[in-house]
Amino acid sequence: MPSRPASDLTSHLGYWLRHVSNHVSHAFARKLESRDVTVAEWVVMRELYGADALAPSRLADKLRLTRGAISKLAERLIAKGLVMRASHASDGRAHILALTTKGRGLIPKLAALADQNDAEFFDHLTSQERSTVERVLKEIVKIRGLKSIPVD
Amino acid sequence: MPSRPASDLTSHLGYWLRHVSNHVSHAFARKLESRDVTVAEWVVMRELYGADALAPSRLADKLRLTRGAISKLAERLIAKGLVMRASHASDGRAHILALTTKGRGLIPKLAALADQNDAEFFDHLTSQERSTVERVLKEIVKIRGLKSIPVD
DNA sequence: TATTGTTATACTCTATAACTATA
DNA sequence: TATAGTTATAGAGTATAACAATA
Repeated sequence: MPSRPASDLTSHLGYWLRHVSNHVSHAFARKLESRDVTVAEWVVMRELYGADALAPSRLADKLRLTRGAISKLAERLIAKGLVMRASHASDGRAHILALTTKGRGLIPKLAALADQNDAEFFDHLTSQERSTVERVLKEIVKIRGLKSIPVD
Repeated sequence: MPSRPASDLTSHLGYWLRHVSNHVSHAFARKLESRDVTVAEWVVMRELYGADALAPSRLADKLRLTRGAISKLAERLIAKGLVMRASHASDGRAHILALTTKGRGLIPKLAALADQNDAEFFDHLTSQERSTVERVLKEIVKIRGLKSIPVD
C-alpha cells in the first residue's frame, strides 16, 4: 500500500481504468443500439428486473442519480413501451415503476449482449486475473461506500 | 479463460469496471472544478504537455475523438487562456495547438489532483493487486488495439 | 412544512454533416 | 477532388431549481 506519487502523467490507475471502461461501455452501447436501448436505460431496466417494481426515488438512490434524471429516463422507457408507471396504493404522492411484459421479455436479449460484450473484453483473462480484478473493484466499492450499481 | 455465461445480471466485469470508473472520474471532476477545468479539458492539456504542440487532427487521432469535438474543446481551452492556436508554417490549412505559459504552469497542479484522486481510490491495494490490475488493463488496451489515451 | 414526483433549464461530451479554405 | 479545420445541429446524460400534489 505505497503512497506513490504518480509523477509520470501516464502512470495513474484511474487513467487506465477510464480508458478501458470507456471502450467497454462504447462497445456495449453499440450492441444495445440494435435493440434501441441506451446504456442508461439498460441500467434502469436491469434494476427493475431485479426488484419487480420500484419507486422512482428508490431507483434514484440505488443508481445514485437525481429524481429528475430518473423521471426523464423513465419517460423514455415508457415511450418505448418497456416500462409502466402507476400510482402508489396508499400514498397519493408516490409512484411505482415496473417493467412491462415487453420490457421483461427484452431483458434476456439485452443480458446476452452484455455477456457477449464481457466475453469480448475479458475472456482472455486467466481465472486468477479475473478474480483479482473483480475482488479489487468490489472492495473499492465497499470501502468507498459507493452504495450501488451503475450499469453493466 | 473460461467462456462464462454471466447469467446473473450483476456478474459482469464490465459492470463493476464502469461502476468504479464512474466514481473515480466523478471524484476527479470535482477536484478539477477547483481549477475550473473539466476532465475532457485535462485530457487534452495532458496530451499537449507530452507533445509540446499538436495539430488538431493529430489530437483527434490520439484521443479517439472527432475533429469537431477537438475544435470545441480547444475553443474552450483557448477562451480560458490555457491553450493557443496558430497556423502551420507551410500548410495553409493546418493549425497547431499548444499550451500557453499559463496552461503549462497549471499542469503540475492538475497532476497533483490526479495523484490525490488516485491515492484516494487505490492506495489501499497491495502492490501485487495494483500491478495485476494495471497489467490486465494495459493488456486489454493492447489486445483490442485501443490506440491511445483517454483521460487520467 | 416536508416529501414525492415532474418539468424547465442548462451544460458537458460527443457525433454527424455542412461548409470554408487551402492543396 | 482531397484534406484540415470549424461551425451548426442534435441527442445522451446529468444536475439544479422551480413547481404541484399530497402528507
